[in-house]
Amino acid sequence: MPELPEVETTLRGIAPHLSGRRIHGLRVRQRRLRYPIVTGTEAALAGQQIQGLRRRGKYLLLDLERGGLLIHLGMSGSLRVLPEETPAGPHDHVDLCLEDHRCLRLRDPRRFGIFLWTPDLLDSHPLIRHLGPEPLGTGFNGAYLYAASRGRRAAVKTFIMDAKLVVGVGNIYANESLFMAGIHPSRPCGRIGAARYERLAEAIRTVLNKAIVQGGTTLRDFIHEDGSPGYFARELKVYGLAGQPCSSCGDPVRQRRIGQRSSFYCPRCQK
DNA sequence: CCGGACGCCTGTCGGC
DNA sequence: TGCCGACAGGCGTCCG
Repeated sequence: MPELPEVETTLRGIAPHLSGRRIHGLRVRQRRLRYPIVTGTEAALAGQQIQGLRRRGKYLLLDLERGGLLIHLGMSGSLRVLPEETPAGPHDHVDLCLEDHRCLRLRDPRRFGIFLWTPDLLDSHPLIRHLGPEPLGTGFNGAYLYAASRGRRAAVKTFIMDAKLVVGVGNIYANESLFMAGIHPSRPCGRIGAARYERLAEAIRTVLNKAIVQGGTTLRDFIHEDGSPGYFARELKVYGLAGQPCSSCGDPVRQRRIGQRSSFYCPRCQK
């Protein structure tokens, strides 16, 4: 999916079009997403003003007058801002229509995404409450990773992809961060020292920030609110590059499965 | 508590 | 050419 940089890019793209605007209505073409869009969501949203937009991990949060809207892009979701009469494609499941005759349109072929209104505070929602710290915020550093990993045996790649530990790091950026830090993805997380965790925390921040600057990574489905792609795919060092020479040493990049996810690494540069 | 496997969906690609 | 399995950016849930 959309990992943190793609969600952040989406937030920056849509926020100017939505912030302070009033919701005119909701058009739902497909209710069956990760969680069904319950009947009554339309009525709950109609007429509400969007007070502000935020990102928490890979979730987009729209604060409303009553409660809030929680949006997740799953594996294949994207959001566009369009004139509301723009014909919808086969996977355009939801339009959040505004009073200016434009709409926020959710496209999500695989339907792992979430579009959920809650009358309560967004931060206390069960999907949000237990999330770990933001990797680009305070409270995330090498000492935190080191302390949290003591006594655990999971592969470090699985470890940093756990949203209860730190949010926003998905499969692409986990692979890229571990390459930048020179750490083998299958190394048990509890057997990595404090100094290497400092390198890893720094690598995660650097990779995510660079990806945001490039507007995220477009592999297949992800596009910006205006339909344009992100360009970080050009800067990937290992993800999707099995058999290609490592940009650092020239040895072929290797691919294997770790925790049911494809993993890419250089066996010579990552120990 | 932890770690691993599974399922939710559709589209695409490689092999036979 | 067609079919079939594997795989794809996530993550909640279940089980041992």
